[in-house]
Amino acid sequence: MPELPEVEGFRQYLQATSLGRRIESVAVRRRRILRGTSSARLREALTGSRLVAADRHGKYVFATPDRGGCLVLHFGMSGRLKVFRRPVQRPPHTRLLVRFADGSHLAYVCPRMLGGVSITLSAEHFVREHGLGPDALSVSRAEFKAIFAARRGMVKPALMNQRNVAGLGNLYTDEILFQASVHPRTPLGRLSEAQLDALYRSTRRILRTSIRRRAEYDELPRSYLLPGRDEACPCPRCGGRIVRSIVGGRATYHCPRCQRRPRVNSPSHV
DNA sequence: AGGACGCCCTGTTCGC
DNA sequence: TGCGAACAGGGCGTCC
Repeated sequence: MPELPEVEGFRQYLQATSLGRRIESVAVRRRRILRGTSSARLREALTGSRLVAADRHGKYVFATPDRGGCLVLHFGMSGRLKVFRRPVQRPPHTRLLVRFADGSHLAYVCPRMLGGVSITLSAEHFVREHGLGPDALSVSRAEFKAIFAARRGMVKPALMNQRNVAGLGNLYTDEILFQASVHPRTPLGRLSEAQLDALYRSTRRILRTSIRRRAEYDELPRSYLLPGRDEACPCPRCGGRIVRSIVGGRATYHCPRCQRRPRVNSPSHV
């Protein structure tokens, strides 16, 4: 399930495999993956050009052709990229296929069709247009704290809202809350200064660690909640029972002993 | 404006 | 053993 670390992996993969090669042709194999663009516009933007940069903001990858404009890739929960040489190696569920002049191919694979592809002016333009918050790995501590101090609602949906900070999905949000010892339903207004700091530090540490381990859940440290994200697995910190609930409409795992819920009736300091 | 809920989509898992 | 229901969730829309 691509969140920021997986998407960063796709960006690195694109950068390592596809920059500098001339694009010979582009095939949109499923029109429905196009977001606000047409096959003709996509082909026009890419055909004959070379990709000169691969960037990422949150869960989006931006590929810049040398002619200007920008290809936007979003992966939903099952999307990925695959480069191959021989046509028979084309992966199933390839929705967009770029053929390079040197004979290699770049496939945008998206089995569940929850991702999408579009053309925009630039990454900055796209971020502004979609109202995305700062990237979760680039945001400064002060900005991070200011964003969440200015909003209301439960902390978990707020962390996952891409308009606040871009890049956090369901699984890493649970991990961040676990490592910061914050209950997922904590109202933002009830977070202490220390808790906001802990959330920021957890976010950075977890994302960096996951990117380094190539976003493989099994390779994350034993102290992480993620690999044993299951009610059957004990809390890696206290050995207690992990509880599954629904928060903001999403399956949520937390340790009620390590992540205590603030008392409902205690007065708020705000 | 927050929050509950539904929808999209399909591979996988679960329950009977 | 087999089949259908439920689940997974990123992003968006609707309604209260």
